[in-house]
Amino acid sequence: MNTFKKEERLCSKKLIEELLHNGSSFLLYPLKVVWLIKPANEPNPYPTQLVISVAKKRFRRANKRNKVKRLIRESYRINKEEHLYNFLKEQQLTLLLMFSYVGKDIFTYSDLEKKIKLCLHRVVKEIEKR
RNA sequence: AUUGCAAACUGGUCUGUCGCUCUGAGCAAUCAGGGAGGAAAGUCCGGGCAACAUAGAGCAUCCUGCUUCCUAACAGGAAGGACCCGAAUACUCGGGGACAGCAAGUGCCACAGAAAAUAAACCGCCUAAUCCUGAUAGUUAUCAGGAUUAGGUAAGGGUGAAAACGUGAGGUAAGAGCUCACGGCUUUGUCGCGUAAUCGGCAUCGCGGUAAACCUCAGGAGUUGAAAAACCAAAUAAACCGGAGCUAUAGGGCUGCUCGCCUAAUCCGGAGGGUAGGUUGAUAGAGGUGAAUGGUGACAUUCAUCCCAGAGAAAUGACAGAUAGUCCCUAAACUUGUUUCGGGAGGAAACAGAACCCGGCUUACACGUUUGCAUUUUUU
RNA sequence: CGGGGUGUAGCGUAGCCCGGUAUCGCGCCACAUUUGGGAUGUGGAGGUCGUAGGUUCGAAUCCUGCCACCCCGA
Repeated sequence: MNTFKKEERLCSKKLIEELLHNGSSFLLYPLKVVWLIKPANEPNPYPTQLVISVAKKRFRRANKRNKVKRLIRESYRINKEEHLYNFLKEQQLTLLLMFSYVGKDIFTYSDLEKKIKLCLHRVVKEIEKR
């Protein structure tokens, strides 16, 4: 189930605005994470919608921005089921999530995967606190 | 052979696992097939396409600027000409690029310098008048020098990026393209070669530079861009406030102005309400590849063959392995620096990611290959 | 995607149209003033005019190509 299809991406402008205005956030270099919980009305195979953002100011060339986005997407795709989805399905929640890359250098895949795992763990912890 | 610089070419192939996107098949699960570039980049030109009236006239504005050709078109390309630079110094070879017109008019040319452009007189040179000094004769004459005034002069002088075209002769009080001869650049006419630019001959006219100064001449450009535009669906407020207009001389019709044309009772602004979904445009084309023919060439024509991304907050990725080119080691062969056998290293790397589509230009670029130039070393 | 603009001393600016000498303020340095500092006064230093070419005798200025930054339309 290591997929990343259209239903898992957050495209609606309204939801993105809601996430940015009301969401909680933390910084875990080189990523800034913004998240917002919403109650699940009906059972959904994809309980999370994700935005990946890389600023043009950090990476002027489009191919570098694409490279970073692909690395984030790949590591999220591999790890989300184990570290995030199981927890959310137990709690009957849906989550809006945003990864914003604020680093100045491009990480290698193995390094970035570790960071993504840490981010997912921390999101779970923060939700448990509430 | 080594190293460096410049230009051109090239910008790997294959397999597995997990994924993304499009197309087709299927009720579905799923299966099959396609999936970035030479610059996709910068957005500097040109065109297609679309709307605005069928895009029409004049002015303004902007662009281009040797000739002929290629092209859908171009500020692009090809061939040629003249000019400049370098090498050679007889022939020639290589490189360069905004190369119409200062002889239409206007402007500008700092500092220095006499003067920077209808010429002008600082020194100098020459003429005349007056005065002074000296010499000779001797009491007003001659000669020499100096001063002042009036005029002539661009030969000589220093300055400067540039000094009124250069050299020689005549001419003159002294001089001057003032005149003549030769020469340089240039205008116009004419003759000859060439499609033409241009080149050569003859006659004629002129002589500082600057048009990437204003400008003149010739040619060209209507404006706005796919967020253009067409259609479907959903929704709302034909209401409210302020201004213009009252059947045309207003306003509006995506244009800087005028004319002309069309429209027709509405138009502009403010505050506010609603919706922000889909389809087409949009991927078979000035298409690619190969061959033949024509042409010096850019290119064109014909035939054959192929279908090769089409997303929409935006796909082509991650991991692992093999392999070509490349390098190293060992052995053998001979043509003595190449080939072959075996083993090893390294191996998706640089610049960079389609957003309506094409043709160019510009810029970026690892490894490797080719060519040219330079450097160092070795052998002959 | 389309359109427009700006790069000048450590900082903020003038000069560019119409070519010749780069200006002003703050800051910096030295001196004077003060017991000392501040303020004030006098003097001084500091510039590849973003970068690479071209036109010109001569370029911050004119022309062309790049680089960086900013703004606007939606």
